[in-house]
Amino acid sequence: MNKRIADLNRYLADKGLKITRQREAVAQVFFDTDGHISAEELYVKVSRSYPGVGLTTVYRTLKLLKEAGLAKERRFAEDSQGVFEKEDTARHHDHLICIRCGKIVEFKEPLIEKLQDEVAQRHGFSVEDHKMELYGLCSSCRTA
Amino acid sequence: MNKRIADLNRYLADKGLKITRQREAVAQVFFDTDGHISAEELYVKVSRSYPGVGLTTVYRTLKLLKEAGLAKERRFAEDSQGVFEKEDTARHHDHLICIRCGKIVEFKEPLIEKLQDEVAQRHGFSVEDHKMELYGLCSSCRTA
DNA sequence: GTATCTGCAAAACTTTTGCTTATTT
DNA sequence: AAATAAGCAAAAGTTTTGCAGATAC
Repeated sequence: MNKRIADLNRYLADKGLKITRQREAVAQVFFDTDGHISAEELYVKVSRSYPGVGLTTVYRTLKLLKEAGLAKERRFAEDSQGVFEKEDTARHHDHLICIRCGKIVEFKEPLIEKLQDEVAQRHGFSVEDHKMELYGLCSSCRTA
Repeated sequence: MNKRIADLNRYLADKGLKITRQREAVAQVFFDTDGHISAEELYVKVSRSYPGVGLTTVYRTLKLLKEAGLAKERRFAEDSQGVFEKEDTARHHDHLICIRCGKIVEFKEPLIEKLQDEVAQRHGFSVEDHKMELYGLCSSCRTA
């Protein structure tokens, strides 16, 4: 059940880097988080379970997770902070973003992915990854 | 031919804001720019034609352009700076990006847009705009 | 004449870096 | 024992804000 932690540790070992309590703590809390989380938010969350881990370490660990292909960073225009999400969930899901309240909903739509492949093929491309963001108004903002 | 400047001026007048040399300079250079540009880059570019315009004013004018619906801000994960592009070119087209050679192909796929609307509706959202980027290999990079 | 603007310097934020001590291997 | 990591504080980079003088209406 800690496959991802194992993946990270393998990556670290490979590179001659060390497995530390702090790295495991940050990674564990990160992997237990669904959706996006900023470095700052992750820091707060980690601090609850493992006090004494510094913000710097959170940043540095997130960087490692990105290098290891386990995390992905995104930046939304509305937000000054970058956010991170698990790479495997990042891979095939997209975002609905409310332009009024900023609410973000994740969704998956296999049909869209199929169409993306078709369009790409028509242009001679193979698709490795994609990013899609839909901007609009969520139900509460629409009725308000 | 300066339709967009006129649009901006109308917006300013409407809001009781003033049309100034600096705002026109920033807007003009921005509208003459294709693709994305950061505030800093725009500042440098503006300074060449209209020296003495401050970076602060560039930021403030870009903010106005966004409010007026004439500019759009984006942030890419790789970059710490936000970038801006003209709203009308940003609208309703999507990008195929080759991850090896960087080639970018623009395309439109009405069927995908229709699906986007459906998905959004399912989550209670209305769609005002969208952004989609497909990353893969173009034909020449695939065969190479 | 009054309200808005500009540009500067300073502040606010997010992220990175240098350094000393601590930990992992 | 040698090398890497952690945490702090400080720096760096981007964007915003306060303010005094300037400009548009």
